[in-house]
Amino acid sequence: MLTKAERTKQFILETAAPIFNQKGISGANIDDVLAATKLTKGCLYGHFEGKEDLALQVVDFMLKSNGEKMLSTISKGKTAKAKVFAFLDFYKDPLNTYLKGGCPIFNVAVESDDNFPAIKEKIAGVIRRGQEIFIGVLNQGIKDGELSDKLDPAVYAFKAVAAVEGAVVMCRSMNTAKPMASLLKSLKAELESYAI
Amino acid sequence: MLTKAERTKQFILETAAPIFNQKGISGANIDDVLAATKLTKGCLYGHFEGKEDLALQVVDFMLKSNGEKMLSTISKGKTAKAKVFAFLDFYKDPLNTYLKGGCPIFNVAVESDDNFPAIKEKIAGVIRRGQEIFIGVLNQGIKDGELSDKLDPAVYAFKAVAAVEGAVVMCRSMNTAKPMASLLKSLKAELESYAI
DNA sequence: TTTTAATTAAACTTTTTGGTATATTTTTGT
DNA sequence: ACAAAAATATACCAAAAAGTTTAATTAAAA
Repeated sequence: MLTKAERTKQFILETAAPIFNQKGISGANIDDVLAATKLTKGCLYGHFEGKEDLALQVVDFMLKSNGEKMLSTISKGKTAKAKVFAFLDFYKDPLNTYLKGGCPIFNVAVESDDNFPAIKEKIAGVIRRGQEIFIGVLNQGIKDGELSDKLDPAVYAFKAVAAVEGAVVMCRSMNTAKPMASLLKSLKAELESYAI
Repeated sequence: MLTKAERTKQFILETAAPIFNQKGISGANIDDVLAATKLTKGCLYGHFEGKEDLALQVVDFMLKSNGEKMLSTISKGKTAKAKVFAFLDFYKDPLNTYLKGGCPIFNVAVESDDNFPAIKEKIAGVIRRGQEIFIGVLNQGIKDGELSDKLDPAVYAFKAVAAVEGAVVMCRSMNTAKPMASLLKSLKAELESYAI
């Protein structure tokens, strides 16, 4: 069982995550977190060295949660095609993301780009590992004779992720999930065209 | 000819744009702008009411510049296919965008999402108008017998923009332009498959 | 049931940031 | 050349935000 301190720290991270995801690292402030957690400064500073430390651990927490959710989602698919479809469907409701404020990977990627090199590197790693997994799934599909070897796994993996992530931002801005639905259909059809 | 005041204001907007594009609206501060322009507070506050006003006008400036650049780029293409290819090639060097810090539309879209409703609406308008133009180009191509009517203009337009914008963020984070090159190839091939 | 760890409450300091005021100097348009 | 406009220099103010401190209190593990 977790100690009280560990539970409190976890609670802070969980509560701060949507705040940082929505307001960004620069836009979020300690008082927001204190108000949301109803904890006191003394308590918060007992668990984190300062805002920078908190921001870093919140980012880690968001990336970890996201990764776990993603993995469990695609692992529900048995075939390569099913795994990819499950991945795509993960994005079907961009206005109502499981973590408030859209995809944390992308939000943090945009903000960290020119401002937080350490965090930027972390994001780059997450994207790279995600691509590797995606490519691995497609390669397995080809090996299993499920997909044609005319499919270029690296190209499709990058295209799918870029499109779907870009679509989240566009849909959220325009406040409509409609274009996402047809994008997912199109990406599925594109993969389907390589099915054997 | 522009008056001195107008030129100064323009100069401030031009100088502030990359700062806001890189650091974000929340991350950028007045002193950054003063240091970059080497102007004094008195001067800056003579041209703008405050940070909010400055941020808003900087965003307008970035969107206007971007729109003009985009339009002049695609207008160089004569056929629908050439216009779309010109659009896609606009994104071929994501690490070195004409405005430092990546695509301002996307950067502002992400930050404004949960924080600046007025700016968010502006971005939504820009995206919508961009889609309309893109769809118009494709429809013209179909009408001219250049493209098959099996192509769904709305679907391709959204997919292309989402993919290319998502790719900018991913490439910048990973610090490589390589995946963008193959994405552009893939998107071009996809359009090409509807060519008559 | 202690005693150790965690949390609160509240006051306080420092830093950053946005914004103001004004007298002076420099430009500029006519 | 001159009046008006623009920009500077400098000092200052206020608010927000980050971070510190400490004594008192509460909760949890041994």
